[in-house]
Amino acid sequence: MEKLTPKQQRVYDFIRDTLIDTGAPPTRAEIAQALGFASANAAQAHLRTLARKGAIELGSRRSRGIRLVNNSGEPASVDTAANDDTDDGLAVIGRVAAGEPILAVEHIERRVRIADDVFATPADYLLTVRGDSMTGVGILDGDLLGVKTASEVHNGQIGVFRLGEDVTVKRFFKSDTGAVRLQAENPAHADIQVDPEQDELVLEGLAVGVVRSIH
Amino acid sequence: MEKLTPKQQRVYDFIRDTLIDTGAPPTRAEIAQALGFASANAAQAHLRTLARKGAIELGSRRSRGIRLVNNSGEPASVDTAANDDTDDGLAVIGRVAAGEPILAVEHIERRVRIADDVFATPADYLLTVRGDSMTGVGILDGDLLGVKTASEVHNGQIGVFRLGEDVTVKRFFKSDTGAVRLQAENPAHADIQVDPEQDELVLEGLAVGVVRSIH
DNA sequence: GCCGCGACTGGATATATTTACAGCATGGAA
DNA sequence: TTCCATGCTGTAAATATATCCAGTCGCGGC
Repeated sequence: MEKLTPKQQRVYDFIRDTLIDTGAPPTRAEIAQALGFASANAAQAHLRTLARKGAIELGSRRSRGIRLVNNSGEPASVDTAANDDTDDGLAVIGRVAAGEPILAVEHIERRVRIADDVFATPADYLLTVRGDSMTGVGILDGDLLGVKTASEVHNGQIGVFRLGEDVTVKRFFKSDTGAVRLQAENPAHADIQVDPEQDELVLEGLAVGVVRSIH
Repeated sequence: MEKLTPKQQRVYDFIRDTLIDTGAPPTRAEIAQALGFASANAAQAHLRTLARKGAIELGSRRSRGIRLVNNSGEPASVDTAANDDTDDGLAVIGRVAAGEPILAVEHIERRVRIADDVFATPADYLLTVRGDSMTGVGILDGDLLGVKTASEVHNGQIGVFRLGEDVTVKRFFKSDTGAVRLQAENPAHADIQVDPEQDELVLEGLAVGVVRSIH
């Protein structure tokens, strides 16, 4: 994907935030208003550029026909403040493979009303965990994982990572040599060794909580 | 959530599928076409019904303004006697002294705002888990356990039991002979054998959910 | 029978939304 | 200097959408 300019990144981030907040992509007018443009056409121009660069896909003559193409090179968490509407709870935005990494599509499945103060660190959204690689720390298949977007992760923290096409939950470790190890918390699963120079590793966020419904 | 008719369920499913396929909810016309209606108004009527039943939320005059709410199934309970005061969240119960009712006001440590529909079965209160006897099923020391008061427990269900002076979380099994076994989900812990004739075993409630904050 | 509810058809209308066209300004590259 | 990408304003037209109104049909309860 071609690199985005700061302005274009803000447009992209707003689309993402709107998806999470409202369940649907924004219109040109909504983008213009949010970014302070007087004309919706400014937003239209940005969208064309984003589409040309491969960051999004546009549906022709389709209202709110904007799709995020996976793999935002940057963690995009510059202005998480955009996420503060709170009143309706958290969006469940997809599935995370916590085992053999499975393809994760970014979309909103539903919303769950969990207040900001339930987790020590407020979550920005929830992901449905798939797989059993983190059962050792009580994160089971089907659990909802509270995720807070972040731009950095410290040794030993549990984070949500994107490795190429896959999204996975693992415990993060980085050695002095720069090698990264994504550690599973289940003896049946091997750790994942990553060379940040070679592999495309993106931090999607930090795990801040778990919610499970017992049937 | 009120129960949906088969037709209504098909509409709901289509909304979900469209969300997954295109990244945005469908329009009335798209719903009508997909389900074979000649008029978009048929879809509109269905949407109104779904909204009334709480399955979705509709945005006014907003294109594709459809949000899935939470399909976790069961209607909110009617008899939430334990939920005495304000709907300001669930009470977190701390240490319970021997012989005292678990729901006594003095045991309430704080309140956590978790909506009724977060767990498939709404919880009446939250209990702070002590010990690691249930780590095998992802219930860890320090977790908040959602508990629903109940008068009976079936084989295999996880419940909160009072055994004399102690309150414990275990999986329940009753044999044909009437002997009760409270099973730990951790190899390091032995099961507890109970003779209901002899021992004082009280069911405080059923485990309906888990909430954990990751630091 | 009468009524409410679930499931529709058909048509009309007010908005919402996309998109094209015409410009303007800036800054870097050829 | 000219060309081109970025980043905008403003207006207008063409569509896409939501929503209202007026009916129809069948079914189960009162």
